[in-house]
Amino acid sequence: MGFQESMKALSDPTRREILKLLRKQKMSAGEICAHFPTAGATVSHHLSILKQADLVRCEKEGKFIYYELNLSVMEELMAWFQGFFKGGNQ
Amino acid sequence: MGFQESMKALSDPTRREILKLLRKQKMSAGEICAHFPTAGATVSHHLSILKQADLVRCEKEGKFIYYELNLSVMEELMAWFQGFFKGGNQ
DNA sequence: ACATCGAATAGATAATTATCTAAATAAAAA
DNA sequence: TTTTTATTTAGATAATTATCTATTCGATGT
Repeated sequence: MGFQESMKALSDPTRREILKLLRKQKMSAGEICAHFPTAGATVSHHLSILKQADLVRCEKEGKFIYYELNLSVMEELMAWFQGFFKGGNQ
Repeated sequence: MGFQESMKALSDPTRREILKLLRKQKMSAGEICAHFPTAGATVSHHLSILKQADLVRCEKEGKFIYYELNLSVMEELMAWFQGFFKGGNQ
């Protein structure tokens, strides 16, 4: 269920925006929240979906929880597109 | 709404499978349906979503409606991923 | 120990989605 | 012209999703 989960995760614009934010640096949940108009709990929910899809990883640092991008899953997704054009995918 | 619509369309496994079928050749709605266990109306619904997202085009030929892949939108999607890695997107 | 701060979880709700059956349309065949 | 075939559309339902507020959890600071 990995690929399907990742595609579903990417199909939401807020979640794509979160991933874009994380390209530059890792950020705490609060910093991420600050970029969106929605309630903190909502962003937290999006983060948990990204985490389940393994698109992000998180680590606790004292009071904060930092999220960072997991590029390797993004690469897998891109590989699917490349395979699509090559006719490769199973 | 083009990009978002396309991503949403791609987030469903049946629809991705339809696109893969269409890589080889254009196919009638009925032929496409034959590859899935779901009701014809359901597949027709998926086709209409793909069409709205401009991922496929269709043309009537007598009794049949043929669907074909629109590669250029797939290319746009792949470009998004490439841009993601380059840090380029908007 | 208690209050505070950052973040997640619980529970509820409204919107969206995938699916079904049945009915409508449109072209072809009889 | 009536019937059959290919496909879509309508209407209904169940499942999933995005969102909210309120509560809980965990760590820090007083």
